Amino acid sequence: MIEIRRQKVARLRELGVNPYPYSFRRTMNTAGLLDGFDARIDGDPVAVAGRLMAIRPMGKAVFAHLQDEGGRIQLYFKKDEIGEAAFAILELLDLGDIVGVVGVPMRTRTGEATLSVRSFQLLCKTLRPLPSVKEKDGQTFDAWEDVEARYRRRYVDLILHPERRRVFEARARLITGLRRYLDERGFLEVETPVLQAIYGGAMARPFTTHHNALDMRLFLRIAEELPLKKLLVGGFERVYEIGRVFRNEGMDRNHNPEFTMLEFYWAYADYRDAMDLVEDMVRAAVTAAAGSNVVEYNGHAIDLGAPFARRSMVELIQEHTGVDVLTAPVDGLRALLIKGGVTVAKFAERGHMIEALFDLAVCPKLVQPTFVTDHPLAISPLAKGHRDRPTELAERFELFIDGREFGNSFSELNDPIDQRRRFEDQARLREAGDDEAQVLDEDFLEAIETGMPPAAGVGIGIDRLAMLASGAPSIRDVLLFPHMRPEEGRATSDESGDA
RNA sequence: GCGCCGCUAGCUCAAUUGGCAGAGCAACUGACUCUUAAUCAGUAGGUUGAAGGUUCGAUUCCUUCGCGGCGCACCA
Repeated sequence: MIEIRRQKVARLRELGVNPYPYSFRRTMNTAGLLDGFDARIDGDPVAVAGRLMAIRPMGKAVFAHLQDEGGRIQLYFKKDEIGEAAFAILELLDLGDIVGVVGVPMRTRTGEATLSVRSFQLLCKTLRPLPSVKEKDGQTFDAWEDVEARYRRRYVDLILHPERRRVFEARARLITGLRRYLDERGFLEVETPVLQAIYGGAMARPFTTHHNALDMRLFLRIAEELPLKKLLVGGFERVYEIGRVFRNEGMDRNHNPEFTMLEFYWAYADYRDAMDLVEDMVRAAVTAAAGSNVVEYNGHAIDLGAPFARRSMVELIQEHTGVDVLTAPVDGLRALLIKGGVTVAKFAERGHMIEALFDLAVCPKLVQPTFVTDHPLAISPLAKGHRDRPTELAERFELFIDGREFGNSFSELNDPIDQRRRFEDQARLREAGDDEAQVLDEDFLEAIETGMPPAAGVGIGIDRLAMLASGAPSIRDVLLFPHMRPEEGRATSDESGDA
């Protein structure tokens, strides 16, 4: 089939037609044309451009549909009107070709808004056919719904399903909303390294890569946290970064190996201040993206307009299981988890078990926006101890919606001696087999030793917010090019690819 | 990583207990100057995801592998 198209390209060139010209001046798009269409009928010719999505030849006349970013319009080509030579070129066009047309607005006998074509120009000859999808009266025939192909060939998905674009527009509005919100409050957007000699700032396994000139292993960042805190040391008081982070873990409808995270750091504030800000910011940004502060998600009406619940983790677990996790014997917690079908790692301490118990018994029930506060200190190595229970709990919160985490925040630990001790605890866990434990970062400690103001820090997963704002059930629906395994037999770059 | 399900023409899907791989659309040729899932006549299109096995014979049964979906685990 591609061979036939190649031959058409050759024939077009023989006819003196450049199948790939440089530009086309259009006077409007289809949306603009259709707006007040009847006033334009039989008026001045207009020029539009787009992709041919339907062609209905009728002998010496051809009807077609042209699709651009704004929508579709029917085209009517008449041999008498465009001439013999142009009609011959028209007959070499295929579904999917991109053309520019000049025509006069008219309505057909059945009333459809149509452009009566006076002249047209081929703007791009396509070699590869589009799936043929037809529709009538809002009913679609042979819809292109292969999910795998949809993600691998997103461009085809976008051509065939222009409405899919709305999700990505909502995502863009969300990010713009977050950015505007922080900018208006004096936060400065910065960019910090993605390639790092040492990774940190979150509990996760990293991707590794290699720097040839330095002949050293590098990691792709798993969080933005540590460099941003160095900026607090340097005197920036309100900074944020919206960027890609990478975690070498499983993929599913909530996880992609690379995802977008917003982190902000706010000097002289604590996690309670951050909670107020996050609540207001998330409400504003999702409302901007979704057009409402109540969003339908996973069968629930999520109300972002109402005040977000604020509950401590310990209190929630007590409420759902009757167990006081701070006083219950560790063996009892372990037994409870095993009974719940959770595999408990050998190195697990009370803190890990509290978190696991929370994930098991409480997390799925948090449908409406809820700030879960005051996590175990042991699982929060970068957070300050809680002012009321400094040896057991951290000043930390996570935002949960529909049973999933959307954000994480703490009163940032700025006591360098305590921070070093926490890193050493993490190192011990790593020895014991916890490969997500954080690595001691001497550079970072040196910065903290130089003095970091008290501050609140927040991390928010943008992709999940985008899912919430657009009603998308899978993270792949809010990523234009979600990560996929390469197709069999399709080449991947080899490791010696130094340029 | 584990479990279940799927993979047939460019697209959407058929194929009886294991018995000649088919249809619609798209494509190609021809007819048709207000059609709209245009219509009509004709043509071509396939290593049935890959490899192996059982069998006279495999799209169908078995094994392994690849890719995907869903669920679980890990995590955001």
